[in-house]
Amino acid sequence: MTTVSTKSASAVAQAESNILAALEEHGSRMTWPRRELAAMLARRADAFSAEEIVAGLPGLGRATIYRTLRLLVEVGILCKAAMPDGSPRYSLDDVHHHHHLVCVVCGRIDEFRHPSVERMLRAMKAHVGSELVGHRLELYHRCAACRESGQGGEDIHMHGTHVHAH
Amino acid sequence: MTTVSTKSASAVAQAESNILAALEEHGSRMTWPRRELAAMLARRADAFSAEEIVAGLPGLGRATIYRTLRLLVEVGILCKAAMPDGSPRYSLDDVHHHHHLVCVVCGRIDEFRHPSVERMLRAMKAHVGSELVGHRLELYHRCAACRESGQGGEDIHMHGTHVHAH
DNA sequence: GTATTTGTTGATACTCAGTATTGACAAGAG
DNA sequence: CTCTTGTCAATACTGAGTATCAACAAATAC
Repeated sequence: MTTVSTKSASAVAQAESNILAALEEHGSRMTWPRRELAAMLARRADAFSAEEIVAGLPGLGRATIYRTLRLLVEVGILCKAAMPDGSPRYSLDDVHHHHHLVCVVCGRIDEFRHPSVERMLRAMKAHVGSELVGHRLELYHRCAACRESGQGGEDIHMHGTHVHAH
Repeated sequence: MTTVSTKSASAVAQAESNILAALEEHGSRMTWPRRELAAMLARRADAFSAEEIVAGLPGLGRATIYRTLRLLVEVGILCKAAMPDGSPRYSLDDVHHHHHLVCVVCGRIDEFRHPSVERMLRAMKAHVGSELVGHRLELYHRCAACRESGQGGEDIHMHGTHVHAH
């Protein structure tokens, strides 16, 4: 999996300062490891696993990277989705409150919002007696690029966690 | 976490033979470890982790248990849901094609079907250009029992994976 | 400018949730 | 009864984290 970023230099700079701003706003200290990580994440256009980042920043400790990723998720600048087998993927968060459209071939994660989801959640809220404290929704598909290149005619890794394919 | 099963003896026997029948139907061999595992699972009324089963059946190898759990998921007699932090929980599958209502306090998993979900999926299918190959939906709540006993006023482990709490 | 406090770091070791490998073994078909 | 092939247990490995803790460094207080 080559790291081909399709981001323009300005988009990268923008993303980086967004991350740093979010940390600052949260009251976190600005340290060298965090700046490194911010720069790294800003450069990536795609979704990634924590271990990819660990491997890509050998100067930083594992714990620091996991801690900081969690922090960024809490702060709302990063989001974490699950692949069909349950393994997590991180991606920079553009829109807040959204759901995930995950390509099972290339792992690309798109965010979306759609009224039908909110409608469904309202209906379920009424249906279950108890208070809902959260939800998780992921839709799995083969993205346009992967469909075109004809890859993954079969499901790649649709075994594992509860996923309905119909 | 004490293993208090609220299942009647007949329900246990029923569940056990369901599991064995599903394996047989699938063309799997009937072995002592599988019978042991089936008996174990049938006894449980609640959701469980794979490691709980490993610990509860010291006579069986880890690999065997993981293999057999996966087999049972494939066969459709067992299902696997994710807790808010992403850790998997298994539970016996009663209704086919359903979604999960997970209690964040006690871990209880209920299955449900609701037309609003199907409606939402149809809408999303139309919305995204590409073919949907699967989905994952989990709703997190505090179940009636946990609300009554007043436990978990705060979210217990809502950190981690992408969960919207609002 | 220095002292202090408190957040942060990185090393190490650990847990949990699996998968890969492999030689031994046993279920069930013939 | 034999043979094939599915299944087993042991072992070792990966990925995804968390726990601990001494060393350190940012922001602040003086």
